[in-house]
Amino acid sequence: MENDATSVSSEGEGYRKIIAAAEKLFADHGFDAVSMHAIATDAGISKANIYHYFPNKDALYLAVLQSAAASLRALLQAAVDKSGTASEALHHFAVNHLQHLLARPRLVRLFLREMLEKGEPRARDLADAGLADLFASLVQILQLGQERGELRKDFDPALVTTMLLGANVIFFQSLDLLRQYPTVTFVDRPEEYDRAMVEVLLRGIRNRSEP
Amino acid sequence: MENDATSVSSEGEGYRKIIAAAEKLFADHGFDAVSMHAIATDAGISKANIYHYFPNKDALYLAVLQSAAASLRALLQAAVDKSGTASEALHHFAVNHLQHLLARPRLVRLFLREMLEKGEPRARDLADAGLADLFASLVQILQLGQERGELRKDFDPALVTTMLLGANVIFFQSLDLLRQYPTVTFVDRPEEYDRAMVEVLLRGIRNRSEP
DNA sequence: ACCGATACTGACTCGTCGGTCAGTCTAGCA
DNA sequence: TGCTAGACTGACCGACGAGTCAGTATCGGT
Repeated sequence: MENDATSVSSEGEGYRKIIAAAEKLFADHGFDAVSMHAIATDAGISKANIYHYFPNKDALYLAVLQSAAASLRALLQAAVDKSGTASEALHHFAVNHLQHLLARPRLVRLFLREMLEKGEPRARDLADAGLADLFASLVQILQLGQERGELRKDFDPALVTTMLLGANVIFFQSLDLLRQYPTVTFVDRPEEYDRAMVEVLLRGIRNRSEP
Repeated sequence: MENDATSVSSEGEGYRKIIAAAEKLFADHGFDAVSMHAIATDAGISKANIYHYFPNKDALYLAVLQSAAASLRALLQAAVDKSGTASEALHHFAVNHLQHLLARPRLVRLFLREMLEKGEPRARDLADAGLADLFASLVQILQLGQERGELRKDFDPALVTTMLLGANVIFFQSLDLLRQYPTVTFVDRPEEYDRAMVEVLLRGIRNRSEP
């Protein structure tokens, strides 16, 4: 045996092709809508070969989630930069974060899908683990800004963190939808969206000093 | 024939039981994970009977979405109250909106699921139609506030609308997740969350006059 | 009492699904 | 050259999926 779906280490050619195909299909259509045959075909191998690497469909799915979680986590964590003022850090993060979401839509959809699943926690913890760090980092940035006197002290950092992440996720999730609203001008210009979004947010939480 | 899945009118006992069961199961597990047999069992009827009302599984799904869209739309539209100041209207809406989301989690998940579907637009337009009204109403509230001088004129109403809806949706969507973060105190207190959220937002967009 | 239409069912077809298996092909090594 | 281990395959299996069908129960109108 080569891999029991709990290790996340380096693997051969076939293994990678399977993961890649599975990631694509699972993200686009969901677990139940994707057959092992479809994955095999997309990967250019035989269905039976998948079972050489993974004991069953669930294990494959889990492996995909794990691999996705790892790369997403690294990607997003890289957007955190605690240097400079809280305002700068927030803006910098927001733009980078959204950029990463838009660059890896499949990975993101994979986890958004997972969040909607009821009953089976499947691999909820995976998504959580990655997000927890991110969340904590942002909260920290805000707290620092509060201690420094740059930001007001009467707001909950976790709340604003939720708002900022939420604003980005909703933008990502509703792109197609927003595109149809005539009053919406910021689609196709995510940096512009984030600039304005952070501006509103900052005006709401910054201590009154500069105009 | 009784219904061709495009009319949304009053129907008999069996029809309602089928829709109810299907709505529950589809929302909890997704289209592909739910079998017609499961729906029939849950509704307490025979599988074949479903085909008396609906030509196939897709039609049933569509009917469920339609029914859900109708009630969600009515529910959410009722949260819009354009009287009073823009600040009041926004706060009032936010609280009511989130309350409705939390009260009808299945309907909401049904549409969030739909939004993640790639390729097949299935019934995307349905979700859209309902949301478009809502979106327009909020934008209108904000614009009115701008004209009255209550709100600043240098922000995009559509942006703030997105932020507000996004904040609520993300709260709804990430409840379980947020619950695990020790720094988050506002879970289980949605009104508190919305109060603080709208406060931040308003401070960001209100004209400086009152403290 | 009878009729027609609607509500409903159990038993079936048939395709596809996840998963297995017996065996081939290839590469490294003795 | 021969042996072995891992990579890989086509053919197959039982289970279960959507959808069909022939027929029965129910009921309002005549």
